[in-house]
Amino acid sequence: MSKNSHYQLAFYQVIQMPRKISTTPRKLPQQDRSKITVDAILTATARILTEEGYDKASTNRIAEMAGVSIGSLYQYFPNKEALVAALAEHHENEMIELVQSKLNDLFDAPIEIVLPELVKACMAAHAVNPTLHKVLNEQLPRIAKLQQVNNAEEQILNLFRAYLEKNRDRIRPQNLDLTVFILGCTVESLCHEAVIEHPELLSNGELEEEVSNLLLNYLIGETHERK
Amino acid sequence: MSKNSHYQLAFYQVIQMPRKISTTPRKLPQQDRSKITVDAILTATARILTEEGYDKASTNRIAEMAGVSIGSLYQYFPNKEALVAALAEHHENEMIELVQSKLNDLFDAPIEIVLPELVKACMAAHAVNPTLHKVLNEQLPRIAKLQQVNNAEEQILNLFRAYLEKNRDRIRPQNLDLTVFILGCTVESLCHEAVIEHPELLSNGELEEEVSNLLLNYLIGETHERK
DNA sequence: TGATAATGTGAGTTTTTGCTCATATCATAC
DNA sequence: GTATGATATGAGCAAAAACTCACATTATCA
Repeated sequence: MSKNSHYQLAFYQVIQMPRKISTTPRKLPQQDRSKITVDAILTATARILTEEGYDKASTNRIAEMAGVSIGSLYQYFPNKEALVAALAEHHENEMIELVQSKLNDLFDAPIEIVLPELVKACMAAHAVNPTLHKVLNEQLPRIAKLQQVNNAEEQILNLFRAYLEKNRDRIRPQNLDLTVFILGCTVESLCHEAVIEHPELLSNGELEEEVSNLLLNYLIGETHERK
Repeated sequence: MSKNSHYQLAFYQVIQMPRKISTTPRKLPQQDRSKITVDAILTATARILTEEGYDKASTNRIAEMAGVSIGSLYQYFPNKEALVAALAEHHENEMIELVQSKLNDLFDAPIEIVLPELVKACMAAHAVNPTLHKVLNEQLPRIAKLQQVNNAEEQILNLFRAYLEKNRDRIRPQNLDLTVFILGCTVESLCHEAVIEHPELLSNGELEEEVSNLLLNYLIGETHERK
């Protein structure tokens, strides 16, 4: 997509549908100085979000901290949501990549190796910028209406599902949709909560090991029937 | 316990809290009509939050839907946060009670019975008002500055910890702090995500059973050491 | 019945904040 | 050099939303 079409699209949407918010970038930075401007805006957004919280993150405040005028901000981001969404996508990608590459590398390894490594990678991903991740997690649900931020996360789950499929005869649960949901949700929440609320549990490797045990025992353990 | 008494309790705690600026003390509802007013305000708040989202939940809008004037709202709630906090506390209590009573009833039962029942209770708790729970979950972190909303949840975790302590010789993991964290976080997130994002998984009892398997296999399963 | 307290009202004040636009400065191509 | 597009500026607009307050209505009770 050319720069022009981006610009025209944004312009069209602003004129035609003033009620519906668009997260399409208004203009793409071309010269070096504008790239610096955009970068400064995103960095300032992250700083304010993590250090002062979402409520203090007004666009005027962000522009001030970035050292640019409020007008410049709106030249590259059509609205506040687009700004936050851009930051979120960048951060999400940073996290996802850590997990995805690990899973790709170990696709042919046995479960006993893959799961512990996956847990470790997930912890590392959540440790990239825990505070930012927390703020974004709290605020994104309201923003991500037209957004496909979680697209990448879905990709990981699909990859994980493929891995389970390949090892289907070595695991107990056979409803893979359910299994992927349970394991994915469990790992995600444990990493998230551990990093945010219980950093003291991260000092030694005990947490990672126990989470691995949790997942492994589930996959290769026995059933506990209820009557 | 009636709705009214619930609300009064929540309200009492809100106005008892230390406030920064000297504001005119809000009145406690005394006559029946004012109790009806307070109830209507809280009900309207819940409705707007669930049906239209947090952004639409302005105090004027809430008062309008409650059929009372905006002035009445501010006679019983010093500010918007107090209103949302009162509603959240009420909802939280409703959920907590389901789990807590179950855990109390089954305190002397064996693990194989307790865990599945606990999972079921937790699912039921999350099903009370999933949409409201989701909205509150998204917005509360920004509100709960001076709040101790999660106090009740901590109570449950303590109770669960006591239960594990009692059954210490029957479970594998011996670091109970870690175990309580892992199991609590896992159950909470699975119930939450299942009810909110994957209601299709709730049709049959398979999810509950698999979650129970996850927890049981962890508690009484073997260790998977890594070298 | 009348006095007093409790409750209800809503127009209006205040503050915040997202965002625009007319204008100015800088970079680049010819 | 100058023309043209890219970039930067920030005062100020418009809308929304929290909250007040002077006054009206209703309940309680001697």
